[in-house]
Amino acid sequence: MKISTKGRYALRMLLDLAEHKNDGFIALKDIAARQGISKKYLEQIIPILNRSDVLNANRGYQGGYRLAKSPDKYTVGEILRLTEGSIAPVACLDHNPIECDRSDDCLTLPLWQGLNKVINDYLDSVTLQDILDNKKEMVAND
Amino acid sequence: MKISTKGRYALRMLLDLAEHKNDGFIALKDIAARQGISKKYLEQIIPILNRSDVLNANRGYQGGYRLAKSPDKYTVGEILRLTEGSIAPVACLDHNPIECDRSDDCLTLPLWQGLNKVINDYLDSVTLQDILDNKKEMVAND
DNA sequence: TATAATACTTAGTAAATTGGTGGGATTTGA
DNA sequence: TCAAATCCCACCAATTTACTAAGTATTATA
Repeated sequence: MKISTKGRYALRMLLDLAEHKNDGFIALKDIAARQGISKKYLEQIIPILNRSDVLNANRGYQGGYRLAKSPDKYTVGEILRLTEGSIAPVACLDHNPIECDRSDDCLTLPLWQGLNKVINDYLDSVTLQDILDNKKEMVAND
Repeated sequence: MKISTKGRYALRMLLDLAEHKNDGFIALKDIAARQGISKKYLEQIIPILNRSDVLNANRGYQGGYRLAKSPDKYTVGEILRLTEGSIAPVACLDHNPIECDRSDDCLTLPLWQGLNKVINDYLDSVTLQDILDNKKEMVAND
């Protein structure tokens, strides 16, 4: 049940861009250096976000990336759904679900649907700005 | 972010035992046949549960397994934590956390702690009996 | 007491996934 | 034109996943 580096790095990359949102286009080299992540690997993650209008890119000299919207307009849920492919805890709840001949009388399906819902509800309730603000509400009280 | 077959099969195995809790010791062969799971693979999952007094075993002729407690005494959370090793969404929240030299100023740590909490809270709120009863409350209302 | 059914143990393994690296082509401001 | 940057495609090693194989140990029953 782990979030992969793809999702985690994407999040850190966008948070880095959010922290430097007034500095124009930010080169991947700088993000990689600040975050201690391989630039080559980030190059692989970027296109996923770029295709979905999450960020703007400028090629060539002095090029780089910047957020397409303000940080409070991104939820963690949408970022992770893009980069992880699916965050559903079982394959039968993926966007393109795998066939399951047992689904008709699957005792555990409601359990997974419930789990899927609490996960997505939580991740959709947190924005990039919330993380930057270190919002206390992010961790529910005991 | 997937629950592995280990956890899912363990759950189905225990649910099968719960449904036949008045039939004495149940042979793995029968569970495997009913659930359509390789008996050989289940043999690998069983010891994890056996070690933790989740179920009782009888060896030899007419042997098999039965639940150690009544189905309402098992939460899905404890079963998955046993079989999955850890259900934490990031390695730094595992029971034996990996070292992370960035934890001091990790912006995303509160996010993962919050996610970890909603996942565990939900899974600890559902018992085997709830699943057998097909409790509607398992899936939160919109 | 022999037998057959069962749990238990250890090892191996093919396929998929993860987490990258390498080499270059393309674009663009200076 | 040059250098800095994005973009693109292929490759790869290690790990994990989901099993399978082959046997040993135990025990009720005939």
